[in-house]
Amino acid sequence: MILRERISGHQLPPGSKLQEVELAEEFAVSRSCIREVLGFLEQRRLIRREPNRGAVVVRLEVGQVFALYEVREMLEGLCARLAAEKAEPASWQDLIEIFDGPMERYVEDADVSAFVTELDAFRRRLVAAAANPVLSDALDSIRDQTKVIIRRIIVLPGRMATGLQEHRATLAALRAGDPDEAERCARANIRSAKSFLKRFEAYVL
Amino acid sequence: MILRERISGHQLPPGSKLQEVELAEEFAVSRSCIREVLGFLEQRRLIRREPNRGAVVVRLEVGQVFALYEVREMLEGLCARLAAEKAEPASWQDLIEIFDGPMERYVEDADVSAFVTELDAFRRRLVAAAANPVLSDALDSIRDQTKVIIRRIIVLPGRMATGLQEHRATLAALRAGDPDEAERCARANIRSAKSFLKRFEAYVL
DNA sequence: CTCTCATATTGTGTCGACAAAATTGTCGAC
DNA sequence: GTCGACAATTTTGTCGACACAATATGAGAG
Repeated sequence: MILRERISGHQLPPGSKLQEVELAEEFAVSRSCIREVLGFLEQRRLIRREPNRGAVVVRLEVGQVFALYEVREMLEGLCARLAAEKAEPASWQDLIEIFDGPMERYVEDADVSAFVTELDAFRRRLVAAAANPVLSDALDSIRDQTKVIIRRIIVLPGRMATGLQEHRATLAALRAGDPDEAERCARANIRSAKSFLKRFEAYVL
Repeated sequence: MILRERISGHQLPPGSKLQEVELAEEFAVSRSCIREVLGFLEQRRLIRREPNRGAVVVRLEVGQVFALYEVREMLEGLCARLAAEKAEPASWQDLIEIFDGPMERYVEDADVSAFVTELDAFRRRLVAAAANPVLSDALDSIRDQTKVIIRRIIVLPGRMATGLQEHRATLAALRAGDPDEAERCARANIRSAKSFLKRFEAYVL
């Protein structure tokens, strides 16, 4: 849906009031449909609705962000582990080549958008290889909520280079078919992102 | 909500068709409200809705159950770890006494309902102590989906006694303020439940 | 000029009705 | 007797309208 993108991409800033009639006109549908999607977004914790007072885009509190990252570390770790267990080691070769070649240049050129595009492709492959719909859903939900944070972290000084190294380590473990190491690397990556976040907390949140 | 209980408690068997007008009459509300709650239940994966074809209670496939347990193992482990990190070790004393005394008798008497009542209290305390709303939500969602499975596992021969020992080990780790051990025990407990499930798969699923 | 209370306005919650789609039942042909 | 097509019924999807709650506005008193 369009709204989901708009919110998780922060085209709508936190605290924005989402009025039903307004949205209904914009998308040329009835309020019923709008209310349905608002319910969906509320479940996903992208908006908050108070009875008789309407819906607002959630403002991420510091505590909430770290709570998300605590869970995310676990889930990404499990995802890497399952991917290592279930996928053919050779199937990661193409990604390894991308992360050894082009990605290196994206970091040098500070080409953030190309970097995150490839990164997303890698994540999608991981999730697909893990072949666990429950995990997939949970990660999706968390990713929606942290999308903005992720975008802010990746532009922090040195983060792209660090992240690239960590993803390379994960890929190496996957290539070697080593689930333990894959999990460890994936978790280390999230922990590292968390530490960047903590260090630059004042600038990001 | 009532419907949530009815579905996760399997008063409505899997495959049941949920018709909107029918439910609307039963609860004396409009179809709009029913549709809203159906949307909620769909998000929670308790029902499945196909366009223009209505809603049915989901039938848990074997693969889905193990997918749930893979994620649940992680989350329960994280929950125990956080609880050990954040809560006062002494605060677990009352639970230890319950699990040493009354629970022992419930197992001997095969008093399942009393057993699960105390177990739920323990789980609630764990989640509260972990103080992570994201984790709390994720566990809630998974627990809703696996409620029936849990009820079927716990009556398997020897499961109550085994589970009790495992929970005692977790409590001991919490009492000792040892996050690593708490996580290990909590995960071992879920893995053990999973192995029971695997062994008696034909009788449970 | 400021504070308070009554009123007006705005926006959400709920409802019933209409339209579209799918399922079921019936009739006819082979 | 069975298969297929058409019609009728049932059920969901969408819409506009009404009712209620919350907030904003304005008038009057201190």
